[in-house]
Amino acid sequence: MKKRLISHIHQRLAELFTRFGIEDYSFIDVQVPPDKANGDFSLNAALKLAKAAKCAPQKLAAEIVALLETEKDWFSRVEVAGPGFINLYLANHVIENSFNELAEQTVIIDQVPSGGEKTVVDYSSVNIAKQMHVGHLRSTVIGDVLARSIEALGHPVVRQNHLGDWGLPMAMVIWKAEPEIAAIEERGGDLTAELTLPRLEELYKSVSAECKENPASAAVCHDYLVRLQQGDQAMLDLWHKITRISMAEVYRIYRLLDVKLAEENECGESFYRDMLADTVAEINKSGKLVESQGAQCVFLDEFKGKDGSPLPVIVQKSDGGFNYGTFDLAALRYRTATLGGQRIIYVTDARQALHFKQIFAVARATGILASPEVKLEHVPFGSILGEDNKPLKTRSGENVKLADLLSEAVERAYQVVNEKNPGLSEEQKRQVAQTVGIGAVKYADLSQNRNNDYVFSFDRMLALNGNTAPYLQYAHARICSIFRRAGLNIEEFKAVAVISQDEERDLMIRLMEFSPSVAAVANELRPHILCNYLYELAASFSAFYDKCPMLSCEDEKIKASRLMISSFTRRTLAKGLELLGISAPREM
RNA sequence: GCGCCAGUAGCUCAGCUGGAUAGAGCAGCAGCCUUCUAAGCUGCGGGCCAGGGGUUCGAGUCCCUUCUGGCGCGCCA
Repeated sequence: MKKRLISHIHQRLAELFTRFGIEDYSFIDVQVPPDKANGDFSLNAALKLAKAAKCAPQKLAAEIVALLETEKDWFSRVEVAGPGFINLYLANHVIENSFNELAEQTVIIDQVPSGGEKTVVDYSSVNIAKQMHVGHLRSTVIGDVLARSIEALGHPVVRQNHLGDWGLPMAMVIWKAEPEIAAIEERGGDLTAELTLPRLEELYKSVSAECKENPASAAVCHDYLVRLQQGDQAMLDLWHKITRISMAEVYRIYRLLDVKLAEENECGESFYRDMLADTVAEINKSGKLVESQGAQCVFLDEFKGKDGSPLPVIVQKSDGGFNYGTFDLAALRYRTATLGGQRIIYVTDARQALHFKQIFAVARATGILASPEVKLEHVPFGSILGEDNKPLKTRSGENVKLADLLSEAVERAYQVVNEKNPGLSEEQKRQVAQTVGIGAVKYADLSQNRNNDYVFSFDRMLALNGNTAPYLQYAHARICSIFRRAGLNIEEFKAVAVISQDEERDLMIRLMEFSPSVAAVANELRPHILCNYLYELAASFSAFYDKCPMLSCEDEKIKASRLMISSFTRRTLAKGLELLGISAPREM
């Protein structure tokens, strides 16, 4: 609606613009005034044009008002306000028509033209033989929402889970896991059940400590690493088994979190192992490869080190091995050349900002991208802190396991459900606790501007009022409840929406802003824009719910209209929550 | 030393390409359930937008600078 409004205004004012010699007037926009008393939209064209027109803003505004106020198809009122704002009051039938048109659509998100752009989203990036901890939460959850949102707009999306599944840590685990695997297999045991991820992590930690103490152990590990890298079949078999054991547990967490990552998205360091030398050779062709202290490096002017000396990006270590930067460069080649990515998005914590800046710059400077047009975007986010404002740890100083965090959230949610809605069956309570607990954790993360660190607090995220998941879920459940009570099928309900009260009008306008807010998430790569939108939508609905009774409404037309508005609110909330990867309960 | 990010109500945070008296939630106070889930709604109080300069019709938003906090800066990822 807003889009059409703007284009209509542009058309209507075209003559005026031409008179002042303005050809590109895309900067003439409408905004929503802070106070509703100042109209549905306002136009600041007069203020912006005043200089070019050599004319007082208020005088110009009066002229624009004269041009627009005859447009009864659109406005009920148009007036000059303040220093030269033009306040636009939409005619109710405009809102009704636009709304009814939208409500008939099967897809309520505007699709991008011509199939969109191929987008690669790199997120979660877990390590093999390590349990997921809080540090993985943000990348996993934010990346998932970005992928879903971009996809929902019609762009083809490829998800990539850049596993840390290669290199010395893997060699260490293989060494110690080898006898355990052999023993289990010998007696015909179930490998995944008996050799758990926590056990693998334990092994890794012990070897890691041992290698620091004992050079002989370190030498053994190095030997394993060499064999692994040379493609020794026995090593690869062990490597594969360990990876599957490890990922089985990761997928359990992904399912809990409702994150859309599967085995087909696994594309870790091991995947690029045979492309590394080739990548370095490709870089060499650009003439930018320089040897420094035995390592192969690329130096770029814009990067300076501590003492102001040039800072290299090391693409091959002095011992001939490759490090993470080379994997990322190889991945960029693959993602642009083979996957055909036109937009590559990396969701990792803010501490890696410099690293990606360097990788992107090296990729562009050495021409290893399939096309210079490719967009490369790092999506940084802050840390999760504990109540003491330091990175969240357990009392013993360990990383908090994601599995523990989630089960505590579900447990606490259960307590709340039990208290608030004791009438539900045990099965339902568990179901709701799951939905609310997990939703709360995800939403607490997503609803925040990702740039900032945030303090993790169960109490706040489960507070159930304010900008939280349960508040949105509650609005959804209430709508479903009305239809249940009325014996109506909420999915199939159809009626014409009309405006009889302000709350209906506000809610209808709000509903039409859903699609633009999804587009904003995809453009700015900021999930909290959608969260804020949904929160305001739920708040608008709650006000509507309070003031506009449905089942007891005597006017059949208004009753049907309200049910229609509610039904569409439910659809929008459910779709929005789906994009956030949070489920919308029909009862809670 | 250089760089990145942040500093908005007592607390946790919004504030779109600069736009009208800076918005929510929590906490505090006061109302609203014989009627659709009160996990809700309505109202009140609460602010030198870290400080200082500048740009202009207009700055929380842009530029410069100072202060405070977090993070990063050659073979870990």
